[in-house]
Amino acid sequence: MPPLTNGQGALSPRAIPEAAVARLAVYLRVLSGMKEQGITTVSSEELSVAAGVNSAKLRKDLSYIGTYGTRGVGYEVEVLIDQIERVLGLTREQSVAVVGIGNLGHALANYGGFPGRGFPVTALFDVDPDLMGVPVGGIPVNHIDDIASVCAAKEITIGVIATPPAAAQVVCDRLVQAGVECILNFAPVVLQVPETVEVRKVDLAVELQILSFHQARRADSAPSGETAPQPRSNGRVNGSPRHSVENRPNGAVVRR
Amino acid sequence: MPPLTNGQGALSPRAIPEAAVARLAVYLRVLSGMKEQGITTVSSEELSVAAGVNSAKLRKDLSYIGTYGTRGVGYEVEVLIDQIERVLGLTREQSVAVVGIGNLGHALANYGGFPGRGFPVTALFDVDPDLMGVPVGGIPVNHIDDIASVCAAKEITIGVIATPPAAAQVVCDRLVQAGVECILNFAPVVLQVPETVEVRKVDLAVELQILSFHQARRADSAPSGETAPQPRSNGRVNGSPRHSVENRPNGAVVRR
DNA sequence: GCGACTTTGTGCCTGCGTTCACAAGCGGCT
DNA sequence: AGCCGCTTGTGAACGCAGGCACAAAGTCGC
Repeated sequence: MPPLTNGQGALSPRAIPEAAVARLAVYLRVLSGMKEQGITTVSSEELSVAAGVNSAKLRKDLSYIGTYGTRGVGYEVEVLIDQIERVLGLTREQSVAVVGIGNLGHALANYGGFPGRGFPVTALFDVDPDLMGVPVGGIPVNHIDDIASVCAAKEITIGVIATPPAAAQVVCDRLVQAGVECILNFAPVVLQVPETVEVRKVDLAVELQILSFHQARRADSAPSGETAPQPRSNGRVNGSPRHSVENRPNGAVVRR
Repeated sequence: MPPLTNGQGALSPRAIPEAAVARLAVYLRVLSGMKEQGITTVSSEELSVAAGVNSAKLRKDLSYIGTYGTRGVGYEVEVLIDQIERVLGLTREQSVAVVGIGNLGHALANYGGFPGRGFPVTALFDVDPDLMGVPVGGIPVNHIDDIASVCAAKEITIGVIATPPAAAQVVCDRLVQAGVECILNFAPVVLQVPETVEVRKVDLAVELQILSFHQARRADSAPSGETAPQPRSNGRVNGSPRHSVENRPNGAVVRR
């Protein structure tokens, strides 16, 4: 591979693949759990099992952020935590605003400290006048018309859209105008944003439909009893007792 | 590539890539919206713009489910809807159970009819005795110990885990024992399941951390004013009025 | 102090997913 | 009836991500 001219300029950190970033977040959580248990050192094998990935992949992911392992020993849990937090930008806290205080908005507002802290929800918005002032999860609800001033005052960097679909694009536009460049969208809508803005979406219906697809597949390939709730012999037929775990496309783990 | 021996047997439908399945769900939603607007025919270009993807990718995705387009014309909206629903297994309704009736559980229980229907939440579970019997979103809450019998009676095919992290694995095991083979996990935990079970996870913290990562990146590459809330000239400087839209890794769309 | 063992970091290969580009096919216009 | 233009469907190229396997490097025991 030639010296990696990643377009970005020259001194850009390293260009970490998106997929690796997502996994780093998972590693971070697992590591936090280990730290609480008093574990100070971990090998790539152990960590990979706990995170449900291949150990080679894990090592490659970690190599993107630097060289912090000790050969023959493993990684120091705290060092890894610090470094991943650094790369993910968790050193400076990001303030989160939630727009749309329905059921989901409530849930998000009460989420409070996330595991491993770092994302305080500090502003809530809605259009319903009845909600104004009433604090939800300790945070007062503001009217969406005040979004610009409130976001500026509270230095909001992440906006969460939890509105009905019809309102999502308008809300998104307002967030962008207020200077928010990171948006997490729960509304089942394809948002249009300027290219400076980063959007991630969480789409419940899509997730369920994907599950439905696999369910249908299963039903097709084994057309016998359908929902017949067999007592589940469940096998646990342990053929090869080597690695008790195997990777899954989605990061879940197969228990054998 | 040899004639594609996909292990699955022989008569398996086609082997649709996972990524394509996720997009099909999005197309379905967009198409439903179009149908409501009275649109009967759509070209791959139009649909791809609405769905925020490349038109070639859209056509390839659709080609996985069959050949339903008319060259020189486009696709018939209704036909496409029917076919995508068929492939995603939405013809037979899937009953959903939600476990963990906290804030998120409430939100999910009230989600009710999803856009394009198909996923009725018909059972709720929790450990808290105070919740028993009290209906949430019209559905009574059952104790988690009754999970097997209730799931069997209501023919639950999809289980949603909305519990605290510590309880997630136990709940998952119980769902699996009850015969549920599709699980949507909101708890920040890597679940272990038998290989017959399909798990998808929605991880709020990970999503936020990915956004944080990009935010950090941005701040690094442009180290001037930081959160300085510039009034945002925001341009909307529409230089080239050709395609007003461009693809984004995440399915969001860039407005120019 | 040295050797053997353990574990990291990574080069290379393989496979999947995305994109391009074009031939095939269909409708409408003349 | 024949031609023209539009749109689909897909073969082929490309690039990225995943996984294997091994050399490098460090520790522990003797």
